[in-house]
Amino acid sequence: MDWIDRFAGLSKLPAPIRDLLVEKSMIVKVPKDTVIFGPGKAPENLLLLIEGTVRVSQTTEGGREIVLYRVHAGESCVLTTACLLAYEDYSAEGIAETDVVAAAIPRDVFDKLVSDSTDFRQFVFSAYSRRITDLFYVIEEIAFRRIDIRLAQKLLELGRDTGSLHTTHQQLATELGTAREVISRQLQDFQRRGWVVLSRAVVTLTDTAALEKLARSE
Amino acid sequence: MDWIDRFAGLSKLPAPIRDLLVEKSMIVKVPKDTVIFGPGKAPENLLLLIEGTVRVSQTTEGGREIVLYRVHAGESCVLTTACLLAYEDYSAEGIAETDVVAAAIPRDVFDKLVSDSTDFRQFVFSAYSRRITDLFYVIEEIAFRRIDIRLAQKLLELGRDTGSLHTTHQQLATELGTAREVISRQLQDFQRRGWVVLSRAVVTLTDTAALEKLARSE
DNA sequence: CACTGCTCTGTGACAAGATCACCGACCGAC
DNA sequence: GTCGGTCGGTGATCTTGTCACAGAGCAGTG
Repeated sequence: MDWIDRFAGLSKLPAPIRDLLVEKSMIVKVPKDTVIFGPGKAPENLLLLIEGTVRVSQTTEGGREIVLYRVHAGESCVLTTACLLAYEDYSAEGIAETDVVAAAIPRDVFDKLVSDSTDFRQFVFSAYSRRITDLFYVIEEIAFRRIDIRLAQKLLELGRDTGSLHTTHQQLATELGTAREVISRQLQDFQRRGWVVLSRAVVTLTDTAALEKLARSE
Repeated sequence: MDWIDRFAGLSKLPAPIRDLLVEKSMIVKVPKDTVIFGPGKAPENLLLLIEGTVRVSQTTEGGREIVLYRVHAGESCVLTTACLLAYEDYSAEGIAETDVVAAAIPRDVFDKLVSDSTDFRQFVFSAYSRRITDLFYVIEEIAFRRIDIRLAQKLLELGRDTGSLHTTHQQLATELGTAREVISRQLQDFQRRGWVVLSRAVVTLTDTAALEKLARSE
């Protein structure tokens, strides 16, 4: 099976376009924690993630950080290419959250594909759309949602499959753009209620139903 | 002079492309306060703003609102087309903040231009880039910046030329995604310091230097 | 003019969240 | 074991958000 079949929007491309894409792209493997792009490190290629996830976050001068969105397998890093194309000074950075396998499409091939294929354009624009709605969501949550609800959502998002997360309180604070102490206190509160069990750098979810109820509330 | 010359990224287009663009687009006039796009109101065209400004904001189910960015003369509403192309259910809306004159480019012409012209692609992607960095900025400000600093910035942004703004406290709160009471108290504080003078629905800036100092601080 | 209804602003009490300072618990390396 | 570093806990304090309500200004109406 071709890697391209993992991308819903790409598998239906006409054969010549599809072949060009497969032929001109390189499969790259990136170890966990690699900085894929960031200030002063513009990506040369458009990445299509075949395996793994990339976490995109922003850091202020003051050293505070917030997670903007994640790129999962089957999605692409479109924002980065276009952004860096125009503004070099943008401060978001992308980090491989796991080991990552990706198809790297050189900029000129990307440009040719956008020019030649309606379907590829559709793919690119809908990828944009996805990211932008993610950003809208982040803005809405930060501005208006209570922190306990946001934390419950995040715990479920990050730990639903395994039932536990290997994360420090600081990392959770960064996810939500808040302070470590706030997260610590909220987690203690959740623990008192029997929804989670805490130990060093581990949060185990013990009552996902209750967390979900909170996450959905309001 | 052609309207197209107002757009830095478009005036250098090759003649045939340029002619296509001018010929196929329609000049539309939109009165102040018109909802240009929003939930359930997808735009059929890409708008290039020739005169006026469009305010793009987001409203939650709870009725709370925050301003995301503004599109000024010489810029385009790219996000809307692409977003709505993929996700119908997105909640941002665009309102004409003044009377607006714009060139409307039908979707199929837009698509053809993107296909045919490298320069037009460049224009589109850099317009995206601009909006996305705006969103990044909003996220950073909401998450980490003190409200007095943000208010000072906003007062200067909206009132620098005339030295006063015709705005209610509620509108300023919406600009910053906060509550009216917070703005009222901050403005009173600014007034006590002699930086502004308040009257019903009017804020007059009387010490922009001091406001700028605060806005730049940190 | 007086009356009415509306929008806009002011205020106090309180809750939630952020910040600061500091400490102790835990962990791995040596 | 001890040492240095990370991780988490805690109280005090400040900022911001929320709630409830009151009063001030303004327009329209008779």
